[in-house]
Amino acid sequence: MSIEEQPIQSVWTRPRRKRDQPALSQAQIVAEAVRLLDVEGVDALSMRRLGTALNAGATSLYRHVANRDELIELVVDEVYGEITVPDGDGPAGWREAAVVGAESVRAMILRHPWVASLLGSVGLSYLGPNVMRLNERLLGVFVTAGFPGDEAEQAISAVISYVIGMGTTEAAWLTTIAKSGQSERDWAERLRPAVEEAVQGHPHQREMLARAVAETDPVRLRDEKFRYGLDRMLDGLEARLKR
Amino acid sequence: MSIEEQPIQSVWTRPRRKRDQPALSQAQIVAEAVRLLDVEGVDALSMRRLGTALNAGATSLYRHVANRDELIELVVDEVYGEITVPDGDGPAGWREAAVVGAESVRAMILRHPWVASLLGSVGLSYLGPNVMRLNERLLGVFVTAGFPGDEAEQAISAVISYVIGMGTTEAAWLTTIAKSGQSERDWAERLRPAVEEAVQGHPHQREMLARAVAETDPVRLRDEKFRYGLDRMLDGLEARLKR
DNA sequence: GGTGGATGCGCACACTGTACGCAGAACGAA
DNA sequence: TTCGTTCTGCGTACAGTGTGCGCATCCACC
Repeated sequence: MSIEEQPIQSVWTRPRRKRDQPALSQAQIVAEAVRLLDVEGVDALSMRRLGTALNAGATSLYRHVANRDELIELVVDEVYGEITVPDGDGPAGWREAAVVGAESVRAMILRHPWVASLLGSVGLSYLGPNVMRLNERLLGVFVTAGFPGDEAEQAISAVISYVIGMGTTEAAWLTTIAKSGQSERDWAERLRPAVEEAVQGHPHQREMLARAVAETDPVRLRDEKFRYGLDRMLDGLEARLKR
Repeated sequence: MSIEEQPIQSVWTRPRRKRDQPALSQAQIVAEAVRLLDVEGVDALSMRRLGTALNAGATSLYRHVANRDELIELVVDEVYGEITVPDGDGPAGWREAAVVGAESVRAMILRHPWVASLLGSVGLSYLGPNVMRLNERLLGVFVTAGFPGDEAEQAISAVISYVIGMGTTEAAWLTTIAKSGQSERDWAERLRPAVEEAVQGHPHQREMLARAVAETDPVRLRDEKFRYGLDRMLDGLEARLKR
């Protein structure tokens, strides 16, 4: 070994005591996985890439995570932790709380569109601590609003299912756009010929397309669409509550 | 070449004219892919396995399908084709049609739980012929019900989003159960300790769990839960229609 | 100084999607 | 009949995947 290759002996170069600051931890791994997923998408998440992103070998991760499936469960619960729901005390406050909570869920999905493709395969996501916390909070809101215990759960499932369904569709759309590297409007423009061909023989959708072409702000359109369905669901729940 | 290895010359042994009946076709490939997905789940779908299931090499499939992603788009549209929606003519017939349609979608998802994990990644599924047909049909129902043209689309999205969201959750649950090889009840039983541990410190969910334990028929429970949210959504839409 | 447990890593295995180029069969034209 | 041309299927190959196994290293404690 030449003299240049010998490790420099100094307090500053000596490796840190590992027990104080282990090089890897489950929390770090999960956080880096989320970052990787956000930046590069769901296909880019491999144990090797995640390992090198953490300056570690791929198999080192297995000391902190049982396998890839478990990592994915952790990652899903992690982003659920970003959701906030207000208390919703006060009269009719439940509805405002539901709106804020629903939009918080949607915002999370749009920030992390890859969750949409994982929700259908992660079976026990509701056991994660963050999901438990979210559910408990929502149950509190709906119970104090006056929903009987067994119905509160159904009501929450209804709202959350709607949000997840709409979010899944939006996320799939946004993911394909992101892969193209274009803006949403440019992408829609480029897609137009194919769409116009597809709507041949479908008069209602042809008319819909004609209306859509006049619109120019796809983001506002999606916002309004989301809000419409949410309002209808909450109308239905409110009517039931006043029955 | 020994005499046993020589091909037997006869009308019956002579290979069929290939142009009349190509050994592989896109429709056959897609149908077999659906079968494979139903039986073995989404992880089992690889080009090689699909090829051998069709008595063909893996790369032969690429003559009829551009790549794996395209195959998945085709497969998703294929199962959308199983959905039926009644006409819904007559007074208030739209609501009955919506219920039947929604339950048809849910049944499809429960028959093919793997779609749930694909819906979040297939961006342009709505361009598929079967999805177009379904949308057109639904639009017809809602427009004749009295929804103005631009609102009909939002209303349909609302209902379908709810169904997809609930279906996704159910499918994820059923997929994990299927992987365990147990019945839904046995699985829930085996999961109970973990759930009881998880609900510590979450009083509402603890109470919910206590109620759930008394119940014995998980299938009926899921059916009712689905129907509850669907009814609330349709209530909200109906109120809007009568406004 | 010794011991025991935790941690990271290199290797290996079976498997994946798919690009490439070849072989044979069917067809239209000469 | 014979010659391209086109279509179809396949074998090989390459880069990349999840992960089981065993080794080397380090820390805390006796």
